[in-house]
Formats: sequence, structure tokens, C-alpha cells
Amino acid sequence: MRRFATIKDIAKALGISVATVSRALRDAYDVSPQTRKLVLEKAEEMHYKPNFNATGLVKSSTHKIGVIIPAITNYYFSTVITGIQEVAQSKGYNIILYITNDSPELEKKIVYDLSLSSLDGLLACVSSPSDACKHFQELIDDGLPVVFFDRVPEEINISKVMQDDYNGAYQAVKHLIEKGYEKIAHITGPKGVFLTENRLRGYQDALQDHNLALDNKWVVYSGFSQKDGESDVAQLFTENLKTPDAIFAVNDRKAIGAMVALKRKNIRIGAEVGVIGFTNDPICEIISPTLSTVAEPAYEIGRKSCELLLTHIKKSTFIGEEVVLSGELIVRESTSRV
Amino acid sequence: MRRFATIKDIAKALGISVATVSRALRDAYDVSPQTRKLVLEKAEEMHYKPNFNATGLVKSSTHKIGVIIPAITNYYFSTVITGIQEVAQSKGYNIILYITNDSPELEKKIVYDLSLSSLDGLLACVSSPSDACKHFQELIDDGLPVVFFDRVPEEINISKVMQDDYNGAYQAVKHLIEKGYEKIAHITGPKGVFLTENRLRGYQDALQDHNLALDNKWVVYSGFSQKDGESDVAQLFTENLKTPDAIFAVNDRKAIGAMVALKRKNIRIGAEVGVIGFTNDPICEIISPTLSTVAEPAYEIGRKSCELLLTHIKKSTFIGEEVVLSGELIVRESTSRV
DNA sequence: ATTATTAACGAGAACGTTATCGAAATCACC
DNA sequence: GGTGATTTCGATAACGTTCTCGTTAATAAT
Repeated sequence: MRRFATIKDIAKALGISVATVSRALRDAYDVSPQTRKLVLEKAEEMHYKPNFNATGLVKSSTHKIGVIIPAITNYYFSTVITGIQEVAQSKGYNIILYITNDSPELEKKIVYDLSLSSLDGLLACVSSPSDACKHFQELIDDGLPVVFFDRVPEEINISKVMQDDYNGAYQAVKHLIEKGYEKIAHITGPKGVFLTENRLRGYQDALQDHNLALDNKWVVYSGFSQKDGESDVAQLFTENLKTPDAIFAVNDRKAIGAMVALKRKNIRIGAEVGVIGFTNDPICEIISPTLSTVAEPAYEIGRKSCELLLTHIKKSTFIGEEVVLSGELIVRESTSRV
Repeated sequence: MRRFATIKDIAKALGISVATVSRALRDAYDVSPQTRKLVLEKAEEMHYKPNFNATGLVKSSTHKIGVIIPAITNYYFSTVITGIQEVAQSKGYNIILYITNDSPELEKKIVYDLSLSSLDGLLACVSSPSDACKHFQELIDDGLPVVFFDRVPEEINISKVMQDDYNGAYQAVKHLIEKGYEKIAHITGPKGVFLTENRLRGYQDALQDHNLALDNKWVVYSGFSQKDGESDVAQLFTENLKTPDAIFAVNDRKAIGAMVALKRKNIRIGAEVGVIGFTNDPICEIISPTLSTVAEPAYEIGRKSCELLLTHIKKSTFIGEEVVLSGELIVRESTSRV
């Protein structure tokens, strides 16, 4: 059994009380400079490190925040986490990582097993469809500060941080139209997710505002992965008599899947079929042709979410706030007709 | 101040003792089925969740393991973490993430501030050069189970999990030679890192075994990033009268940087200059030409590291073990002369 | 009927820390 | 030199759990 130096050991070694040691290690408002110095030296010598279980127990605050996220093996999420981590670390908070693998069941289990009392707050990007977030609602009702980011549930009234999906999508589609594409398809994520619904609305409104017809056959729902992008395109080009001349993908990974599928069909990207994504994954600049996209402020979303959560934790009366960060259209080769 | 239902609240509500409630919530060896049922129902009703600070305090085990890693925004590290996380989660452990940004100073600070008593173990991929790992040694001396992965310090005698860097590098260079490349340069990481030294040795031995001369001018040391790869190639092609006809990069990101630099110089990759990397980042298959590489078992390294740490935690007498997982040569277009 | 055995539960200490309260000891002040 | 204020410190109760003992009541064995 491991045993580390405690405050008691220091007290015994110096022949003073634990209360004095405790004071010396924190604020020195009630301890003489001499004993304070003695204590600090002894602590250093004995490799003393505070036991956060004990402090957490008595102060009922743990300086730990949970982060629930579908995956981390992609640019967007890993960048968001980096932002979260930086803010948390600078304020003395640790982050505990939970990965749901985009499985609503696993998410539910994780949230249900979550020990409220060993977490000061929670950041979450949900995998479940918006209408099935009871498990989160319970946490919030029990008083745990929660901030949602990116994929946020619609009904829950609490702080949310997200990019401007609607306008980003609108800009992307408007760009396609301005480039002269007219038969624009959209490959999106699963139904019932707030984020995808917003991008879909942006797509639809951009088409309507420019007098282009909506066709439900040109909207393909599936998952978020590259493979999904490939199969979506396969579907688009077999099912329809009229094939699209441009594709707006819900994210870069699906856009890349689309490009792979198009290349396989020997369709020239840009010249014959324009492709635009959403995220601005670094891969956009490396793939050939380079991929136009809407840059998401991933890092900023991470930072902002964490900052918001920390103010939530500080003052429990804090009211929910919705932060929308805007993206930026980035034009590259995949939407160039020449 | 938040207050959650505790074991005491359940006891009071049911008019029984806390000891009985505690027993009912864990093993039922000493409690009647009826009261057990009552307790479980009440716990459910009151949204009771165990307080891990309290359990951690009394059992002096926290079910938390720290993970120290330079970054997470790349394929290799995020995949390793996913592997770690899966094993940890399945065994009821949580992971706490520390990101060092490849800064030895930050790493030192993190390790120094680490509370031993609030962690059951530590997984670390070091940023510091091998000879400056005193901060880790202290932790280990104090009795914290530690497992190093990927970038491991040389002297510290403790469990380590890594890929077979030497043989991977050897295979990569041997492949280049077999393809007919003769003037093979190596762009590597910083000096004094175990991993890069091993890959360098593999490079050197492969050349020697095939009767090719070593030239120190063709080994460029710098960082691990894509930008570093670009500048390394710039350096290679300006400083040398004889320019190389192949480049072995210490990782895929640098290989991609090299490709970018070569393309800028209008040098045809493969035909004129072969390029091979190390990692098997998914981007290898997306970039054009596709990038040959040595696949690292990132996911397996994460899983194995975590498994090893957990056995360490279980039996404190466990002796350090070195695990070397082998990679796999993957041949693609960037090393094809046609 | 008496004793041993078991099943079911309660009382209380312990884990390492902070917080409250009070007790000395020192100091200043008139 | 007595009073009050201040400085410095110690005792002790909490925080929520588990664990070690007891204790009681019911059951089994003689």
C-alpha cells in the first residue's frame, strides 16, 4: 500500500499541530513567518503533495471538470479539447476525458455513472439526438454546472457554445452559386441533430434566396465519417437521373469522402463537380485539389466553453448564455471551375 | 453551495444506519435482500451517486490515471489516447489529461504539481530530453506506478511501451534502396530523444548493410512538425552540392512537409525523389501522391500501456517490463519510380 | 432447555484536510 | 500595571465513505 507524506507527518516532525501546518501551506494570515518557513521546508523535504480527495471532501469542490466528446481522433475535436485544456490548466482545473464513440447508449451510461460530487462541472458534445437528452437534464437538475458545445441539445435551457452553422452553410452554398454551380446537393449527418439541421437550413435558404429549386433527393442523411461521404456520393449518382454539379458536405471528412468517390468515377473535381466542406481541417490544404471549406473556430470554441463553465462554477446563480462564434469561408481549388 | 444526496440521507430516510446503506450499495454479503432492495430504490429515487473523494480517501485509491502527452491534435497521439481511454474506461478508471505542448518546462511544472495521492498511476510520453527526467524519477521513487510510452527516457528503469523504431526505420530505408534510390537523406527530430536516435540508427545501419556511404550532411535535425519538414528539405537542397534522391522522414507530418517543399520546387515525388514517412497517418492515403510509410501500432500502444499500468497498480511488486510493438512497412506511390 | 452458530445490523474510528473556536502569549496604550 | 487588542497557535468537529468490531435476534445443534 502506497503512503505519502501527509500534513500530519509534517506536524509530527516539527512538533506542531496540523492546523498550523495547514495554515502555513495555504495563506499565511495566521502563522508566523518562521514556522511558515519551517513548514514549507519540511514539506519540500518530505515531498509533500496535497491530497485532493481530502481537500475536495471538505471544500466540496474538486477542481475537476468532465469533458464528454464523441471522439478525439479528428482535427475539430482534438483542437476543441486543446482549447478546453489550456483554459482549465491555467485556472488550476483538471479535465477528465470521456469518449462516447458517437454511441448514444455509451453516452447514457457514462452520464449515468458520473459522480456529481467528484466533478465541479461538465462540458459536453452530445451524441444522442436532441429529443433524448433526459440523462443530461437530470444532471443539470441536480445542480451540476453544464455547458454544451458544438452539438447541443435543443430543448435544454443552459449555456451553449457553437459555431454559426446556419450562416456558415449559407455562405458556402452562396459561394457555390456565385461560382456558377446550379445543381447543388447536400450530404449531411444524422437527422435530429441541431448542428446538422442548422446547416441544412442554411443550405435550403441559400438555394431559395437565389431562386434555385429544392429537391429532397439531393439531401442525403447518414453519419459523419469519410466512408459515409463516399457512400453518399455513390447514392447521389446512382439514384438520380439528373446528377448534381456541386456538393456541400456537412464537414470536411465527408467532403473528402465525396472527393474520393468522385475521383474513382473519374469526375474532375471543381471543373465538373464542385465540392465544399465545413471545418477547415488541415487536410484541406494537403489534399489535391485543395478543398474549399468554412473554417470553424474550434480552438476558440474550446476556450470559450471552458471559460463559460468556470464562471458557471464560480457563481451558481449564473444564467445560461448562448455563444455563437462565426466561421469564415475559405475558397480553394475544389470550387474552381477552371 | 451544491449538495447532493449522500449515504447519510438515505440512512436517515429509511431509518437505518449508514453502515447498512454502505453495505447494501456494494456487496450484499451482510445485508438482507429486503433492506438491500429498499436502499437501492431509495438511492435511485434520490439520485444518489457515490462521492469519489470520500471513497478515494478511505481506500487510498482514486481510480484515476494521469496521462501526460505533448499534444493531441495529431493522428498518432489522439489514437494512442483513444486506446488508453478504452482500456481505462472498461476497467472503471478515469483518465486525466495533461498536455505539455512539447515544452520541457511545462512538463516539469505539471509533474511537479501532480498530486500523487489523487492519482493511482501515470502514463507519460516525455517532451524533455532523456537526461533531464529527474522530475519523473522523483514521482517513481515516491511510489507512483508509471508507464512510459512512445518517447521514453533512457535511464529510468520502469515499464515502457514503444514501437520498434529501429527495425521500422531499417525497413523503410531498405525499401528505398531496393527501389533503386541511392542518395538517401534523413530528416529527423531533436537530438537526444530515444525514439529519434533509434530511427536514426535504423537508417544508418540499413545504409551500411547495403554498402551506401553515410554522410552527416544528409541528416537534418529539427522539430517534429510539418513546417520543420519543409525547412529541412529547403536546407537539404541548398546546402548540398549533391542533392539526395530520397528522403526518409522521422514521421508522416515531416514527410508531408517535405512533399510540399518538393512540389514547390517542381520536383516530381517518387520519380525524381522518393519520400517515405513513419506513422501511417490517414492523410497518407489522401495526399497525392499517396505516401509510403511505416505503420505504427498507435492504438495498440495506448491499450498496452494502460493495461501494463493497471497491472502495476494492482500489484505494487510488479517489475518493469519493456514492450516493443512492431510496425509494418506500407508501400504507396511516393516511393514508386514510375 | 441450554448452548453454539449464524444472519443482520449499528456504533464508532479512520482516511487527510479545512474551519471554527478558543487559549495563550505578546504587544500597545493610557 | 492593568486593560484591551493582536498575534500565533492548538483542539476539535466536520466532509462522505469504508471497515472493524460488537450486539442483537433468530436459528440450529445438543
